[in-house]
Amino acid sequence: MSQAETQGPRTPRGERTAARLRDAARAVFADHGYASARVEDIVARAGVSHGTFYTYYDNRAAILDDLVDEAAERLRAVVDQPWEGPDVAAAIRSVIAAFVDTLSDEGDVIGAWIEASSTDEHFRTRLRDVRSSYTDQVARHLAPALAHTPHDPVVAAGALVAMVEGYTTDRLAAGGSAEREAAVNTLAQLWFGGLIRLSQA
Amino acid sequence: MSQAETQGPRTPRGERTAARLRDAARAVFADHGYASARVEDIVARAGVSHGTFYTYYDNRAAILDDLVDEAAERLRAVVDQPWEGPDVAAAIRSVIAAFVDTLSDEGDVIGAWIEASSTDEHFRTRLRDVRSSYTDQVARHLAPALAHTPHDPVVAAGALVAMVEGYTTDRLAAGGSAEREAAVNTLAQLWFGGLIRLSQA
Amino acid sequence: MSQAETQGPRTPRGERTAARLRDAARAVFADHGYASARVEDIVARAGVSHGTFYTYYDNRAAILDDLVDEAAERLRAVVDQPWEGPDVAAAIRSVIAAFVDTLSDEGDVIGAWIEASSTDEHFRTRLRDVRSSYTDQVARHLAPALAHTPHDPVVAAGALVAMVEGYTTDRLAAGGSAEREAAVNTLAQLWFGGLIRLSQA
Amino acid sequence: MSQAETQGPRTPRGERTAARLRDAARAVFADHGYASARVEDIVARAGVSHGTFYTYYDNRAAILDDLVDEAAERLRAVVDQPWEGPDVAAAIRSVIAAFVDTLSDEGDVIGAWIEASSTDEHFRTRLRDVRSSYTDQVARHLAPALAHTPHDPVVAAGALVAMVEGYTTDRLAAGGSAEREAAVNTLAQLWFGGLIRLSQA
DNA sequence: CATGAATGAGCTTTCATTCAT
DNA sequence: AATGAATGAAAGCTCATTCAT
Repeated sequence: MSQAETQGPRTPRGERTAARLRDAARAVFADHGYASARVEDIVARAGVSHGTFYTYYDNRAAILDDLVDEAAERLRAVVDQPWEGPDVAAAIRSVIAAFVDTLSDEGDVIGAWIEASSTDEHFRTRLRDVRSSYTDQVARHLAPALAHTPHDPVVAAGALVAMVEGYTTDRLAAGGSAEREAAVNTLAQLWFGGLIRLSQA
Repeated sequence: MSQAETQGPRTPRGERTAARLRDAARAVFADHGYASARVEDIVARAGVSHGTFYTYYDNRAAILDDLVDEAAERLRAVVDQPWEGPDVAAAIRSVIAAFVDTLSDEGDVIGAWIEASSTDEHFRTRLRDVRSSYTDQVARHLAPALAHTPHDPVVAAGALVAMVEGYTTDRLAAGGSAEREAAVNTLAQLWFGGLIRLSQA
Repeated sequence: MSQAETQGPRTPRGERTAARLRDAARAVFADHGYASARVEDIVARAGVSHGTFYTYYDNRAAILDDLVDEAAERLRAVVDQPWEGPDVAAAIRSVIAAFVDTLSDEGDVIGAWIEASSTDEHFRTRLRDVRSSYTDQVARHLAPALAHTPHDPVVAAGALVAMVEGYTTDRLAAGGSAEREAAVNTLAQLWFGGLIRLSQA
Repeated sequence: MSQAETQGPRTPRGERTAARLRDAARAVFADHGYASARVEDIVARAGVSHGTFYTYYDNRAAILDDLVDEAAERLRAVVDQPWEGPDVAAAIRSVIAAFVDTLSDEGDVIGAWIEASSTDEHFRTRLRDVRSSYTDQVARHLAPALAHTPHDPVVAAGALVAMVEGYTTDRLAAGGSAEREAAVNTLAQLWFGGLIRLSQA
């Protein structure tokens, strides 16, 4: 999708410019969303000319794609971290906390990504892929406990992940760290309590 | 936002045309999302001319607004239905089932609505209002059980609602009724189990 | 090539506008050539807005294509007219005169066409097709006389046609009808004399 | 038009770079024509950077101008060669052969030149000048034979030159040397036969 | 009511050319 | 000499909206 003819930057100066463009794009997507973000907004914010944008990116989608790379990488890292430990509840809480933090950090990019996915097949596919990759990972952790129940680990994992994702993205948008602390606790307890219930049925 | 100058249809024939436009808009939003939906796509699908659209709606946002009215009404109705009863688990399950059904039915409109909300203040406000209206309703039901715990009923309600909403919208998109049955069961158990846990801490 | 999504005009008014655009395009191509002709030049000359152009044509190539249709049709008609008659020299002269007239009339379009063919495969193909279609027709008339000579009728036809085409297009550009009269006479004699010579070798 | 400020290359290395650019330009003009040839295409093919182009040429037109210098020089040389001799037919054939060869060799440049002439006054003038220079030269050779006929030597020369030019440029494009041999013979006979005819009328 | 032609602002993208290194 | 980053002036094209019929 991204660089068709466009070459990446070849000098440190170029790399700096590209980074400025990415930062600007992130800010613009946060302000206007993806669909309404104009290349002109991005270059104005980055303080470069219109043409410079196209030196580094083929179009608006290409720069979002670069930002999505980074967000996807961070999300994957969260779920790949170790879960096990003597205290299962503490482990769950720790993963949820990391997930909430990453979703908050990358919230602007993820919002643009989701928005783009409703129009652009490429982003739709990437979203589906990333989501199922971490949902599947969670499902693998859940599987043993749900082995003898009617509950599908993939459904359970999807629901629990959706809870954290949805709460963070849509409800937690603006809020201090105290609020975040409390939310993580509640989410962790809901997750844990839900799992206990599932494993008993 | 909607009908500013444009008068609603005055004749049965007019009402039929307006309905055809709404149906077409719903289908087009489903296919392309809101941002990429062109008025031309809608009129082509409705089989009317370009100008006719503006006989009934002031602009593209106005027709989405009409569709959103309907979806919001149905969502509100779901949470307004009675929760109490001898069997709390069954009551929860029933509300979740109704919520899942409505979200599925109105998925296309809700998707467009969410998309529009990232750009358009009006839809952002409506989304926040509707969401907090049913989240608050749920929170009121949860409050007694959480009275002596550190958990905020609004946070808990937000998380549980996000779970159902996110799972239905993003994961359940395509699937048969068997899948839906199972999902509703799992969601209900997670919800119930989570609440038990919260009320104990 | 032409209308992809663009619908043709559906009303007399629309047809008039499309015709105005074609006339304007013809004039603009004459002034600036094809490569430098801007859609803006065309619409300014036609007295319509920018958007109107795209109501009728997908792009600059599409309107040239329409003009080429007409020119190609006229050229084909010239060579399809009867050649035989009691006086061969008079018949040749008559065809050459018609060819010169048509090439002069359509000179602007043909110039744009040739120019476009150096860049655009579509116009290159059309040019080759039209040229070989009338060269082949001429070759068929020449064949009997060259049957027992080493000369290929297609080569001879190509050369004679090139003479008329090249002389008219590149040399006769500006000139009165007296000049044209004399030129046609000279061309006809060259053609006739050349053929006599070929048929003897 | 060409080197306004830009100084020509001063070192052997510079000369090699300029030559590489000219070769690349010739190839790019052959592939895309003049209007669509981008400086970037040329430098990419020459294996130098974008900026280097402007070390040697002021702009895109300047490099074509250099190539045109060479082609014009060669064309002039063809018609300046001696025509007279005991065998007029053989002399004509020899000049035509040389003309065909040169036009074939320089076909790509001439194509770009003609294309540029439809937009750029400078190239239009050069084309007219070169063409009339060799047409006039041919006309001088024809004049004695046409002295007492109604035929204008300039018209006759223009037609005969157009025949060779047009046939070579547009029809002979791709073809082996056998084909070229035959074509030259036919062209020479047409030319010769045409002249005999003219001188008799 | 309905039609479809017309408008024009808005945004994207390209590319010749300049300039700092 | 050479490099490649940066510029910015063009165009091209789209599409919501208005208007004459």
